[in-house]
Amino acid sequence: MNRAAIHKIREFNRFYTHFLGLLDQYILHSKYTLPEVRVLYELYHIRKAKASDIVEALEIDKSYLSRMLLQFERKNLIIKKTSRQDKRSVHLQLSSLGKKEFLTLNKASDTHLNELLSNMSIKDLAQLINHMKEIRRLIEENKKQ
Amino acid sequence: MNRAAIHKIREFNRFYTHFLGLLDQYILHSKYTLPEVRVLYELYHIRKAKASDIVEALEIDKSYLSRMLLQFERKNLIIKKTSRQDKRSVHLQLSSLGKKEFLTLNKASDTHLNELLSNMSIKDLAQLINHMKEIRRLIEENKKQ
DNA sequence: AACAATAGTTGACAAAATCAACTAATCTTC
DNA sequence: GAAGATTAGTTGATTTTGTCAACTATTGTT
Repeated sequence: MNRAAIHKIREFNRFYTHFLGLLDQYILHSKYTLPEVRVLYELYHIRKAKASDIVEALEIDKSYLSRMLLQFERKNLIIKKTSRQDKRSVHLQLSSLGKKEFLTLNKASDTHLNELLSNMSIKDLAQLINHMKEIRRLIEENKKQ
Repeated sequence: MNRAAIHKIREFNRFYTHFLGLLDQYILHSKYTLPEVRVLYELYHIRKAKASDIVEALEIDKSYLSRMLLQFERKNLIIKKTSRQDKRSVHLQLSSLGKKEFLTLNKASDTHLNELLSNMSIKDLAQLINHMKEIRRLIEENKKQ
């Protein structure tokens, strides 16, 4: 074990956790909680998601999700349909209102991130993104083995 | 606003949030919660911390912290002393048991991270750390302005 | 001295998350 | 194709986590 390396990585993790925390703050001022936003994100991106897909993707409790979806339904954000193939499972879809809400949140998130990085030059921004890409590559390549 | 760049950064953020989540899982199997571990971390590193220092550093509610510290006191993890200079404020210090507990947790965290990266070559590890350093630099430099 | 501000505690409560038991449907195996 | 096991999602009960406001004691301000 490379102690010094591990230490530096954990230091970065603390730094980045804090940065992510700053980013999430915009959600505190929104109508939704962080888990709710994550679920909306999944619903928007995984079209025709089943509840179990969300549970798996976000690693949240199925009862927790079930209640969250009930709220969403009451607010007309989603449409629930029992699957024809398997009547136990439920197909979930954002309603047009749901999509609108998600896009609004998404936009706010973009804007907020943009503000945090507003002073960064094009060049620095390109570098930042490249470092991120490399980090992801290094971690993912390693995981596969 | 550079849409494509923002999008890539947020994509990385999701990826890294998940990675951090994996790292935090070891805590779920420990005797402490994530906020508790964070407080222990601060107490270990900010010697002679006041409660208000922790509140500020971690941006948690003072009542929440107050109760957490009460738990720690009951478990003999910390020593609380009212300050001489200001009898309203409290000096906090990890007891030897508290230090021991923190170091155990810290070790477990190191080990867990090490496992996640176990297959990574020395070279890749060095690269990873360099990318992290650069990300931090780019973000911090930008913030100052 | 009178009033405002601050550090931390306490009570009451709300939000977030978990656990176990349950229903209905489907899959497995004989 | 019936019996038993498994799975998807719901519901009830509860715990954990976090917040808000009111309060005490002390210190700072004028």
